[in-house]
Amino acid sequence: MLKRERHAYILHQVNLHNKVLSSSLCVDIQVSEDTIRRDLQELSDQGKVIKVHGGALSPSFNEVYYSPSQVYSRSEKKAIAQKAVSLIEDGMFILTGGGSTILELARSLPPQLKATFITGSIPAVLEYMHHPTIDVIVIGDKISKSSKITVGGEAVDKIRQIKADLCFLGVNAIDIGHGITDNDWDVVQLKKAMIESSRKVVCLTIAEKINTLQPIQVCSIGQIDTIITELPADDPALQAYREEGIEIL
Amino acid sequence: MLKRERHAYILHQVNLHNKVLSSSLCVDIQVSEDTIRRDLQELSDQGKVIKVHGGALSPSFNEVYYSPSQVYSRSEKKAIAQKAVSLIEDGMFILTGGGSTILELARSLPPQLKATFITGSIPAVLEYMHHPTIDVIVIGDKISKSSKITVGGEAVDKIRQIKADLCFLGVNAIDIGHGITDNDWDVVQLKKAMIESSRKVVCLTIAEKINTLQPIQVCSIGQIDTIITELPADDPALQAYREEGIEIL
DNA sequence: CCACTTTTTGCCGGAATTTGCGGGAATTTG
DNA sequence: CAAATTCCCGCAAATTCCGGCAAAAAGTGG
Repeated sequence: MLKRERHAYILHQVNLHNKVLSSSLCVDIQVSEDTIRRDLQELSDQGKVIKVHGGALSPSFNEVYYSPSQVYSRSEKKAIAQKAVSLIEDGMFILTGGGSTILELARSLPPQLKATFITGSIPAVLEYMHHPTIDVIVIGDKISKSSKITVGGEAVDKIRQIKADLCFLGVNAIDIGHGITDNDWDVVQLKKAMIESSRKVVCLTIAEKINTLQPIQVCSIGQIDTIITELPADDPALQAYREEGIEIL
Repeated sequence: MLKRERHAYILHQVNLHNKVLSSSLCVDIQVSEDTIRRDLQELSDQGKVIKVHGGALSPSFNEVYYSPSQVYSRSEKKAIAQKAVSLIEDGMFILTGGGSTILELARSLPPQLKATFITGSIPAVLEYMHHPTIDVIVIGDKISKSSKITVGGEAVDKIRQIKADLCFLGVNAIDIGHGITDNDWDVVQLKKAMIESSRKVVCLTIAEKINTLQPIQVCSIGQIDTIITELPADDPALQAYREEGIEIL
């Protein structure tokens, strides 16, 4: 990986997460810590980041502390994203929806990963586009402004023509009896198609949404292969899902 | 392989992958590294790529700090956008490409306008999404990272199925003899399809690009209905185009 | 067809950049 | 305070860059 690429990647990470650790960067980018240190030194000299012992911070981090609730939910989603990343292997075709958890996943992709991401979510496309090596395929159709994803028959048809290795689904509500449910008709049509077009369906959700309901069903529990939450895999809240034979991460 | 061919190949690679390595290029094209280095130097001098130690990066890669105020000759583009807006009427279906001029147009749309915009450009989609009343249709396909638009056969097919009222084309080079020309093969395919699928073709270009050339032809002068520049409509620089029967705004 | 110019290309040697490594200092943490 | 981690400095190896040079290729004009 070229020096400038590393710099761009580091800057991107700093701007997204407000901090980076030298130790995690050097395993992400696969170079020695010295190289990372030199990169951070240069970026620091240019005023692009603030170097601290062990890593670097965003320059805009000065005094601005974001609200505790935001920090809290974000770290949860980050934990989920980390687990999700471990399922991805080079060369995979991966369908994803939108949603903030998916965006966090997009931001956590290791920079040397070579995979193809397929989505109709414009914010997700933006994140994927920043990645140096992954390919992005956009599902086209009419934009739903509220959810910022493409919805409609064309989009559903396109997804049906695909057979992906993985499907990451950000989930609004999940319940042992009713499966995944949601509240937007068009979005549900898309999610259904995505589930049918994937070999493996992975649900990402914060624990807060477990055992909640929405009006429209996306799929039953039986169609889910894996659930990822910020909780440890053996948490009792997930016991019922484990008993259904679903893998918990 | 001819020099021009190499340049086109290199540009294509850069547009697809956002970077090229001198070392991999010289085995791909089967020439010495020195030749590659000279090629990259020339392309860098033309601003087509950014040369770095070990290869080159896409110029858009550097635009991490993409802020509208830093767009090249923005005031001219704003003037162009104002004129272009006057062509749009309620209920129209409008095909647009990407490019900074198109983005300026998207920002200049009057808030009560009710029209349908169709594009494969992700930045353009973002702008259109902010608008309260217009509908946005996204052309799906694989993302070309540097141009940030979807390119490929699917996208071309989709466009062919459409018959739009208007097509706004951001233009890289226009010449009375060679028509509109560009330097990215995939982007040219899209533009060609857009032109064929529109009742009226409108070119947006800053005066600087008039009478310039790029390697690949998009269309001849005869296929253009209207040209919009920041110059007054009767400027002598546009006389030749007026004589071809093209409307000048 | 032949001389002549221009462009392009490959090669060479020295300079510059980048990167990893080791040793010792500095900082953090418990 | 002591252990662990991180930082800093210098060095060496590998890679890449650059300018100049000559051969090959392509274009030119008689």
